[in-house]
Amino acid sequence: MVVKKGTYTYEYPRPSVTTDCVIFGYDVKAGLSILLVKRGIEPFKDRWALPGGFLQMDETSDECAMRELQEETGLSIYTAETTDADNVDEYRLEAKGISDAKVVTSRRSAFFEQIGCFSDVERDPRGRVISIAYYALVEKGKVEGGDDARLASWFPIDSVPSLAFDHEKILRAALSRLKERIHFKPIGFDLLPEVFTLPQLQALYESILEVHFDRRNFGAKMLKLGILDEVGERPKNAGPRIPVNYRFNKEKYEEMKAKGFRLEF
Amino acid sequence: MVVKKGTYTYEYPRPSVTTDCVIFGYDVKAGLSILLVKRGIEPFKDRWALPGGFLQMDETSDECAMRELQEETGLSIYTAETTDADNVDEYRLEAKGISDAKVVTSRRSAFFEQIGCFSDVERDPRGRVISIAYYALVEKGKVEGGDDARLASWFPIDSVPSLAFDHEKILRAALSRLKERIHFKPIGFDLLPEVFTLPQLQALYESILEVHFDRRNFGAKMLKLGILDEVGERPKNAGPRIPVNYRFNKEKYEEMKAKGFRLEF
DNA sequence: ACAAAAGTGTTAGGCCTACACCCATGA
DNA sequence: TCATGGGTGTAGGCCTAACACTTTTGT
Repeated sequence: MVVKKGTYTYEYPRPSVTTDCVIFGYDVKAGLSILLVKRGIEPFKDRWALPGGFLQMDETSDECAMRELQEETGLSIYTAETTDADNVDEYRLEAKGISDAKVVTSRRSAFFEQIGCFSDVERDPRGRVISIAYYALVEKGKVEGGDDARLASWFPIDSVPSLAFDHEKILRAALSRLKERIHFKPIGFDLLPEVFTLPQLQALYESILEVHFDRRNFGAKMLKLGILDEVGERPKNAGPRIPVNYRFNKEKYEEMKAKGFRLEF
Repeated sequence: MVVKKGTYTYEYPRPSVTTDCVIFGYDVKAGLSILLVKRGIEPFKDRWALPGGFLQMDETSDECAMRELQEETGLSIYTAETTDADNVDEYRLEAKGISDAKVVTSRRSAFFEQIGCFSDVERDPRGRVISIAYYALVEKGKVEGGDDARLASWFPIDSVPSLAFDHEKILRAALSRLKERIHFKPIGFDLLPEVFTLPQLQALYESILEVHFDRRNFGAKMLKLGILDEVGERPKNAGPRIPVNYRFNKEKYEEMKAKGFRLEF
């Protein structure tokens, strides 16, 4: 179906429907960050906003948000299955290479979840527009600025500028959901490079949850879960002392999840 | 704003937007149940469905779902604040009496939360219709059948008939969300009469979570939370041996919640 | 008196938390 | 050699889960 500007007539008024996506990234320097785009047109011209766009008639809201995510991050994505707000509340987007041969990056998936509908009557000055909000966790290193004409930039979560529409409200909801989720799902790994160290992982958790953990306790708990594999390589950014490297073992996690599993902090 | 059938023209096609609400109730005999309405018109005429309706241009999706809930349950409701999918993920609807003098029932609030948007392209045969789904917890005793012309009926959660649209999918999501929430919020009390016994409360938890608890451990844990007040009265359905009665102390709960509080099972 | 349901306490194991010292590296 | 940051183990308290008998009531 092609979106064609034209004349569409209905017996009852209908709202426009958009999706907006809070794209989270993380690195040690900036901490938890989000990807924003600068609006090129009115309303809120030149204000920063969450990436988003209008729902097409032939796509689900999931697909719409994924499309936007793909446009902003430059990642090519294919959908594993459709879920909406189904009980399968986890959504993995596997990257699809332009050609199979070109795909050499190790991990190409992102966590993706619907937050919900934001529908304040006055949230968009253009008229009645409701938005289905999503959040995604991406590996920041793989997404250095969008590749389309729009200006896109990462902002540390504590230095987010004033946002367009009700996007600050959406952001608060996304943060709230992220904090909630990370208690139960090992989604933090989606924000890190495939190989990481325990201190990095701990800093990530501390950045998201805004708390401090004891090094020994954090490490012990993580390793006890049995979902981390030690990796022989060394990280490029060796500190004063070189820490041990780990890799998230998704298979072991899926096994454990099947027989009831809770990850709490 | 009055909804008027007429001619509404837009430059781009727009979906219709509805809300649907999974209304949960509970009693000892039937266990966890939901309120369904029998559709009087096509599509899915004579099939059971979740109560729902179209979003009006002057109301948020929260207000729309509340309006439907009110129509089905006969409860008059006022909104405490608007939340959408905000981080204030809890929503309390306080009943508003026709006149203050008439309000003699003790507890008049219900738990109410948005689940999310369901937007499968083919979910409604009438065309592109997306639905914002909600669930609500009500005291079943106060809602014995809708009072409008539509046929409304309670169904135990394990005897739900085949539903219209994608409502079975929405129901699965609602159950999943309910199970998740009850781990952290004492929302179960919204499903019980104001005065209840520990065995009743335990049966409720067991019905929702589909597990079995040891009586002694369950009681000890509940009482240790300090959010239950012992009450001298007797419940109407006293068993062979008369159990102790309790009342949920919302004030104590709010206090504890403020200083970090987790309710786990 | 018997059946059905409710009340009650203890113990063992696991998990959480708090805490201090040593070692490797780079400056 | 000094500062930085990483690795490591233990002990106490709390929570959890498992477990049986007695009491009350209605039939």
